[in-house]
Amino acid sequence: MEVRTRFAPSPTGFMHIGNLRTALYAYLYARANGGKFIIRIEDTDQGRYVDGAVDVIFNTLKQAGIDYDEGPGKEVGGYSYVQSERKAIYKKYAEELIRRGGAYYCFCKGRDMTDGGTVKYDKRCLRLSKEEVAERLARGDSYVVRQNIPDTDGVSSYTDLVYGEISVAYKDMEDAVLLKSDGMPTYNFANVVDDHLMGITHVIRGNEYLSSTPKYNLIYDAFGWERPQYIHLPPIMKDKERKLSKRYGDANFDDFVKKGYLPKAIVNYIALLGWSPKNNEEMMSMDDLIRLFNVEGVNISPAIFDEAKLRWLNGSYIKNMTVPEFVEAARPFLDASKVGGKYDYSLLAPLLIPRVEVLSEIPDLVNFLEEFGDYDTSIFTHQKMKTDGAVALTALNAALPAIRATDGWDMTVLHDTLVATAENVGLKKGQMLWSFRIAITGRASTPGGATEMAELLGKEECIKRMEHSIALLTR
RNA sequence: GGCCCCUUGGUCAAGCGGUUAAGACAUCGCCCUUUCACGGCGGUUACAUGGGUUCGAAUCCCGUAGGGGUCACCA
Repeated sequence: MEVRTRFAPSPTGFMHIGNLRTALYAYLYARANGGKFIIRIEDTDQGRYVDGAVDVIFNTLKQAGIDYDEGPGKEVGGYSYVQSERKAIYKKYAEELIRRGGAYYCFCKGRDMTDGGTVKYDKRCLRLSKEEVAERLARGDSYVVRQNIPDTDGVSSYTDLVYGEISVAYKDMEDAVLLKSDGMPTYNFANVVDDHLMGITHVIRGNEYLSSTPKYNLIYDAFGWERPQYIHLPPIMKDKERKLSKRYGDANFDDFVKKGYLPKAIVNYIALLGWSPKNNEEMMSMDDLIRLFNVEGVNISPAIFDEAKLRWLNGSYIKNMTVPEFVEAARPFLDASKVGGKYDYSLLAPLLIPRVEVLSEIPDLVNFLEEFGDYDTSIFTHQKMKTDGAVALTALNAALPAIRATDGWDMTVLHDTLVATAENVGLKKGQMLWSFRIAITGRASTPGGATEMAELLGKEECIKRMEHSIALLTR
């Protein structure tokens, strides 16, 4: 039988990392088994609808490299994949479920329907006579449809593919509302009906549904439908006790992209949060993930999101980029920096590639190219290099005329010139290069060595900066 | 509180009755080196806890503690 999985988000805002991971696993499971991946929009709560939220979902999936076989825009089944457009279907099935004894009409209002101190609904409307129900319906009384949980000692169990056997006693379940008074189904009902109608074979979702799944299974049973397999996923945590959620604002896919994380790295990282491949590989493309994904590798306990590791992974992806690839990815960040448009980005790229972990670090790394003024001359002092202000001054005074006299301007020429000058004034090569580099950049650390920086800046700018530095040192 | 679930280093995570308890990130140290990085090498750090079962338990069972989830006309 063909595997069919689905991702069924409700359009209530942004796509956060936890949702994305659920989508990813559902997608991988389908692809790994040669099945179909379906997208369904769960917008039955009219009060929570957020404009544009559906676009966010699709944009995110697209960026993440997750494609789908059926869903909005790909109505293969000949029906809508948006729940609000399926209202009539749920009503029809709710009525059938009532006929089958799996549900009943309830006319109770709000909280007064509860029995004294107990929170659990007391099934009082189940005891209404057929006539009375018909009469109230005919009268147009507002109603909901409730699931009829057996009033016996039984238990409902199922075997989750990652958590194993889960059992919940009937007495611990409540007659949940299946159809709301506005005619919309609740998740409890819409999910079961849609998953069945859409032929979903494996339900993959967060483990907050672990203990309510037996209830859903009872609905499948009442309809005489085959129950799907379940794959519940542990949550992704912000820390030991807090779940990563959009409420904390920092868990949205878009935010990570804006910060300079590559979608591929994000996908790779979240694939690893809650799952690991047999061979323990860490850097995996989508194709690798599809090839390696298996339920056995899915973890059972919560995973804390570790941005440090994401950074490392992102850096690894950057290191694997070619210069053109890097320039393309880094362009927005380069454009936004002080060097924006003023340098040949492909000259900057080789310097940046091994040094950047997150693209947003780029401006800080390159701004000195356009930014130069007074700086703290104590940075000339370096123990290992045996330099200080005095050494630097000697070095620079000797280097300035030599630099002025250079014929040609490339790293080799610069290197030879500086080394020869150092020898002339009795300085070590390192003393010269360290002093020179700081003099032309005003920084203790730079994304490249002295000659690389000089080549980038050009002769004139170098001379200007050397003069300025000499002035600073003699001040 | 009832019910369901979880518990290997700071973090991710191998392990599925017998291992010197992998690997990765982070961290620390060394090497390389014209700075910073990259890279290379090495170190520190873990089976929540108490009982069983067993010749033998991180692995199986029970309790305890801690944590999460759920108990909506939200999903």
